Amino acid sequence: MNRVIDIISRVRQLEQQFSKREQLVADFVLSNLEKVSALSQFEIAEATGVSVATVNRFCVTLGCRGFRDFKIGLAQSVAVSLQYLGGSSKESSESELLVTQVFGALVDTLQLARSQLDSITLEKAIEALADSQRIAFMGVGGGSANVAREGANRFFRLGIPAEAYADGYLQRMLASTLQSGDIVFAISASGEPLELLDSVAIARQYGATSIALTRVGSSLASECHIPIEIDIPEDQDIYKPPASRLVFMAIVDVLAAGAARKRSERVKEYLRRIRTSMVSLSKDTGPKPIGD
Amino acid sequence: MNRVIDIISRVRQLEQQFSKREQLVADFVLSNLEKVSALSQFEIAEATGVSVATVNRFCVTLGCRGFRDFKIGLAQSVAVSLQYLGGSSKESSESELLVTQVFGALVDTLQLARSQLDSITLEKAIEALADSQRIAFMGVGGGSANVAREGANRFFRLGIPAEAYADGYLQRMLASTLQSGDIVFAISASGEPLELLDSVAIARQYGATSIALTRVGSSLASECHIPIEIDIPEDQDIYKPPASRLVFMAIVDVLAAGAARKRSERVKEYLRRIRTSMVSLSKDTGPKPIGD
DNA sequence: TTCAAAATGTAAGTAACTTACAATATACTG
DNA sequence: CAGTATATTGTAAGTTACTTACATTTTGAA
Repeated sequence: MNRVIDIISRVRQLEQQFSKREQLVADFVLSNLEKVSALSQFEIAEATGVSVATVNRFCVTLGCRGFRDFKIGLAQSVAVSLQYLGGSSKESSESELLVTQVFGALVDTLQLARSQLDSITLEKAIEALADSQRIAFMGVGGGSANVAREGANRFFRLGIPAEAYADGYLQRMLASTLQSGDIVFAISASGEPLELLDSVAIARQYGATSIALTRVGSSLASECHIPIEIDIPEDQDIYKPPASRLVFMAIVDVLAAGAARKRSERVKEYLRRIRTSMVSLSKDTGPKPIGD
Repeated sequence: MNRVIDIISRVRQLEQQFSKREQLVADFVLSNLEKVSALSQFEIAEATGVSVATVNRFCVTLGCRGFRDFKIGLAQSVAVSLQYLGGSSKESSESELLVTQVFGALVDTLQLARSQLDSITLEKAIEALADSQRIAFMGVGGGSANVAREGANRFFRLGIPAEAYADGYLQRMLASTLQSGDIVFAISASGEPLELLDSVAIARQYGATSIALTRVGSSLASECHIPIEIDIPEDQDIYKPPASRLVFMAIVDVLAAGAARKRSERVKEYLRRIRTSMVSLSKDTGPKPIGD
């Protein structure tokens, strides 16, 4: 996707492979990521005690045409990196660091997921969902169960009957009531929960189309007609809630937006009704967001 | 937060306020966002039929010191903007555009929220949550109700009794059972639902500490001890689920991560137990993610 | 220790940005 | 409508800063 060399990665990659003086420049760059793009070659040379030509050579070593390209590339690299999202200051408070970590992990995970999503599969899923008579969302475990619930929350608004139960027994019972024209939508990060696999098999037996949002190559992916497969590495920070479940919700949102656009005239009417029905429930004195 | 002018926004903001020739430059920039940083002033001038001095003036009009600063700023702005996240190609399929819109709106909204979050308030909330005996999460309407449910899903894992009910009557009843040392955590994008305001008032009356995640200056914000206030403009695309509810969940994740770290020894044990309890439920043959 | 290759600095050459001033265009007033 | 003041614009000189060539220094191997 990116034609642009990721300058920061490249500097880190070549760490300790630079010549003596170039390594001084590299160290300076890594220690002053946000400032460097605003400095001239001369200023960097002065700060590091090398010549301006060495600064230029450092840029060429990195694969840039010269210092000008290096500055642009670095500015971009800093801008997109988590470090930039992390803000400037060494004076970050504890909560600012937390925000950085949680939000940054989410942004990274969104980008990772985006690079894995297969557009043909997404389009098949959107088509199937837009045309369905009924959708049964299923997920087990706190995170996936809530993604399923959010799925139902998004799709009922399109005028499609959409249900989600977190209880495996109820899911199995729900699956038994599905038929051709209906969809069973199974959500699981691992793709291996037995209860979920059983429920999907039951629904398929009765003619339902099955969609999965799950891990690449999992049993659930194998079992479903339309598998949306992404691999998200497990987060090593056990104290931080995993970003993957929010990414799963964002993917469900993509499907909901796609299906809404395919049924747009009908959907507009349902959205209008929903909004109308909500007006009297708030202490509302003007044009304010009233949820959705 | 950002010292850097967001060049793209600024160009758009001044659209039709530029002088005749500067407007030509603005149009060129907006039509060639990813290429401009690699062009010289002369090349831009040639492409637009203006002088190099006009190109420089255009940059000064934007608030930059000159073209050099403009180029760096634009490179950064392009890098972080939705358009960059959207990738290069005009050949994007329909589903790729959907992914871009949904994911991009989420990234934008995360950044907006981040700039509004008050770290002192966050730290107070984290402290209160980490020390609480019990947390009652409350939200009404599909989105907020699910944020509340996710809140409970994150906090029970820390060994704190955490409950969420979506039904306004049950919320009122739950609120009546709270006492000093407990927390009522109210979640509402608008901050005005009457049922929620009532339940919070009831819980406060019985000594509970109240935390709100809501809109700036809303009734709910006024009523709570610790109001986490952010304003997220309503999305004009009615067919796309609003990013705000995912951002609310990310904020709850920040609080959960902060509280987890404050209780880390106890939490580690609970997390270990939870993971152990889940092992037999999957068709599991190796070290794979098993949800969380 | 010597020699060859690599690294480095200095300074000249070049590109490109910035600024000043003259020319042109536009807007306002009588 | 004409004249005037102000704003916009282009041209070219001035300046900055990057790039390149070549001489010097450093490093590593024999």
